[in-house]
Amino acid sequence: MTCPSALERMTGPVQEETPDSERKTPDQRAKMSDIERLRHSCAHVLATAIAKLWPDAQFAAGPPVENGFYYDVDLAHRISPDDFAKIEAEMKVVVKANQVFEKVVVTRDQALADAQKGRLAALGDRAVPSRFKLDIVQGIPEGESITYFKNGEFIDLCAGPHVMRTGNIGAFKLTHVASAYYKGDEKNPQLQRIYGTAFKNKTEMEAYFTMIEESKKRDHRKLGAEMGLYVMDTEYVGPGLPLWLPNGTAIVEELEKLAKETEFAAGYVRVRTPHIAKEKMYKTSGHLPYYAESMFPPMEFDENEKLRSELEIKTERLWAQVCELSRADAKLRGVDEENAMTYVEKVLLGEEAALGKLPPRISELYTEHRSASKALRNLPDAEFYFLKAMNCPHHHRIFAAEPRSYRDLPLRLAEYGCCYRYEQSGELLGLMRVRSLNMNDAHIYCTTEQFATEFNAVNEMYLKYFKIFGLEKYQMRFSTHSKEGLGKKYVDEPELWIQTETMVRDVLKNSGINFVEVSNEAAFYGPKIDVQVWSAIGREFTIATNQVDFAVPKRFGLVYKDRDNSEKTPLCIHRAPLGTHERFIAFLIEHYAGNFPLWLAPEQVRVLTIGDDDALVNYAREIVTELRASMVRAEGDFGTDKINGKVQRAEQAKVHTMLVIGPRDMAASAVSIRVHGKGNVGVKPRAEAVSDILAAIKARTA
RNA sequence: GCCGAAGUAGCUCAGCGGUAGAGCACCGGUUUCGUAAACCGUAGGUCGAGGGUUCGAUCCCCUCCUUCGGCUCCA
Repeated sequence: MTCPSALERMTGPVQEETPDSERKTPDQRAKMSDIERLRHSCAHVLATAIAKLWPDAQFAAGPPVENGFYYDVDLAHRISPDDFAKIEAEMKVVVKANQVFEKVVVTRDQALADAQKGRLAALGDRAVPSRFKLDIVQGIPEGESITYFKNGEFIDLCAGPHVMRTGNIGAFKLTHVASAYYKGDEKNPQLQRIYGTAFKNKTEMEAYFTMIEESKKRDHRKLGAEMGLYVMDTEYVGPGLPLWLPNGTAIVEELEKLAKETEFAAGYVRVRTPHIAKEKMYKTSGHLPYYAESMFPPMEFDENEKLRSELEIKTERLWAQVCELSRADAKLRGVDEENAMTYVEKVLLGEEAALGKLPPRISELYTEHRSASKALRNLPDAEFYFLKAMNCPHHHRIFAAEPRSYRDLPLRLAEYGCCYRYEQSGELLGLMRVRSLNMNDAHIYCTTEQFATEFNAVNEMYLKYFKIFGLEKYQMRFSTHSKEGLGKKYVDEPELWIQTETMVRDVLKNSGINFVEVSNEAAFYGPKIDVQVWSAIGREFTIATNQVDFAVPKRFGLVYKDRDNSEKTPLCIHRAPLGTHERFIAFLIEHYAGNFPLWLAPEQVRVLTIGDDDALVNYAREIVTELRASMVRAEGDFGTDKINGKVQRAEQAKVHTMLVIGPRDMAASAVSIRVHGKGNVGVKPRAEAVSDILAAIKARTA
């Protein structure tokens, strides 16, 4: 289904990932690709070098990762990139020595004893135990074999696998150093994580670093600023809240147009919902307990604020008066001070007959107090409103707004809903991670029988989009639940989980879509698919998500009337093929290096005049007007600059098509066409040039 | 949120205890040029914010904000 990208050819097929905090099973280890094996081995070489330079280093984990490897180390010396040359030199010695990676099977007791002696992840015995290794040994399940890998004097607790010899590592380089918690838990000590990468040979490594350089040039934050797509006004608007400038908005609206056309053809209907909703919405949906901290704090909204405070003051005042008078009355009746209130309350509350005994003024005040506090109690509570972090609950309420029949299904509600998520400050990253986001969202309500067709149609839509954007490599990550998470991370519906996961798996298998299955990463309400794509330079992006929801419609009590007159809860498919505008455009900027195809280019056409002669400018202006009348984003540059200057400015602004107009063109009713990055492509009659442009935009061709 | 680094004109950067600098862009002129920069000039800054040290702070110290590199998280 997919062509291997340059990166894939370099790094081998993408593997299922396992979070650091979880151990890889022996089964997963067996699947380790050649390049991962090599990188894992290089991590050992790194540790060998560090152990030589700083013998007191304590090592934790050193796995291969997507583009390389790392080793986590606890060390008093703070390793900085300045140390890399020194470490790499030691690593080179190890690689040159061509040491054998020798696998040694040991008993648990032996491993524990060695860890105590500080012998693990070290070149010899040490005064202090290898404390992380000790912890890891203790975590290995009974019955699983415990192995070391030994290269030279360096012994590491490791399940492998490794390459045969250190000399098999053809090229390596340390890249950066970061911090990480042991086992990814912030309660654990913080370690230094030293990253590096390794390849079979130097050529492959150079290709990799070329790609990294290229991705820096294509960084959406850099290009987004240069091209005037968006700005972050952190001072007045806030971090993670992008302002879309006219150029960026043009792209946003083209994507919306694409989605609207595609969805309309596929039988979706459009809806619009507010940006906020009451607390009840998210209590009902079940999002609040799971996601409260990543939602913006609620706004308290009290319609009766004034009345409430008046009543509060009034009840307090009345009660104070009642108390005062009652004490005086009790005293009069000879009840001692200590029991005065008890006495009065008893009379007031219970003994009706005794009412008459009290001075009428107290009864009166008491009655007044009672009615005021009743009024206070009866005031509706203040409401809490949340900014919506997702559109689904609003759509569920649209489903609930009318009685639904099985004839209405599937019902496909689509909206470019603007959501707000309080992403942690350290998470914000240009447009990739933001706090306000526009989702290409839709919710499909369907019956169990309709599910496979609907789910498949959604996947087909993804593929259609991939084609438009020229994405050759993609992968669907099918995330399922875990039994242990039921009732915690996941709604406690074991049968529905199995049932929906089976349905999704069957659809994926039958359609031949490229997917991998990952357990324990589902949404809380059902299995999901994360859509990964690879940009033109081979970087991976997770752009979209597609989820099954068998839980939340039930929580909202959504039902449709089936053929047999029974009420049934629909299944819901959440889908957003273009993800969020923000992330998708960030991806497109890198993918196209800012050189957008005509239909997406913020400025599609710029008409440049050679000179500023009146007749010429009029002719050029006519062309701009004609194009704009057909919704082409065309501008004119009619100034006094030399044509070279105008061309350069247009090229730098990445204007897709430049129409250069000089006296010769005007005389022939023609235009001279120049395409961004391609140079002068020749002269055409004006009418033909215009119709070509319109046709290319309509076809959304590159 | 956590660890580390950085914030000087719209952009790219220089300066680093003693009056704040350049190029490009902007603006005003001049130039009339056939496909990646014609020329001249004006203007532009609380040197991220607040506090401290100092005779004097863009520079040194502290706090905060934001950004960047990671970690954690991602409905």
